[in-house]
Amino acid sequence: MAFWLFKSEPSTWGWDDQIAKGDAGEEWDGVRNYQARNFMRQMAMGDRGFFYHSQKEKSVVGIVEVCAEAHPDSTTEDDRWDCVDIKAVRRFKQPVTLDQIKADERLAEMVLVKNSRLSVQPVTEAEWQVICALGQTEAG
DNA sequence: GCCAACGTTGGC
DNA sequence: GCCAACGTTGGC
Repeated sequence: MAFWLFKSEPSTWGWDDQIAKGDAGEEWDGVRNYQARNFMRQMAMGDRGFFYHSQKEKSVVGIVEVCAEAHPDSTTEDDRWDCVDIKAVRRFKQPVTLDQIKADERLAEMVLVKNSRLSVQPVTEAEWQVICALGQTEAG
């Protein structure tokens, strides 16, 4: 199983919207970046991801699970763009802020720190464990 | 609200 | 195939 991070502006699509979709999940559509798309193509059913709120909040707020592998993005006719579906798994007891992540030397190599603009990113298992611990939330 | 960083587009 | 111009993102 692999680990990922999905970034969204909460005003466009936030954690509460994701929760509202329940176990049916929702397309992670609208990605128009090849790197991000390629990561989504690598995802498998059951992979876990962090849900990150960009802009004002700048925090990891919860855990999601990939519930459909890459398929054409329904929001465009352009067949270059694929996306996966994700569903909410659990909310962090304590959101983990970008400041916390930057302050933690164990997280210094995170893509979130190194390439803040990439909206879908891989996360290592070590980073996964650290952030779940900071979020006071079970990693599994 | 600004600006730096980065990705994409299009002209050559 | 290169590179300048442009648009977008996201942190500050």
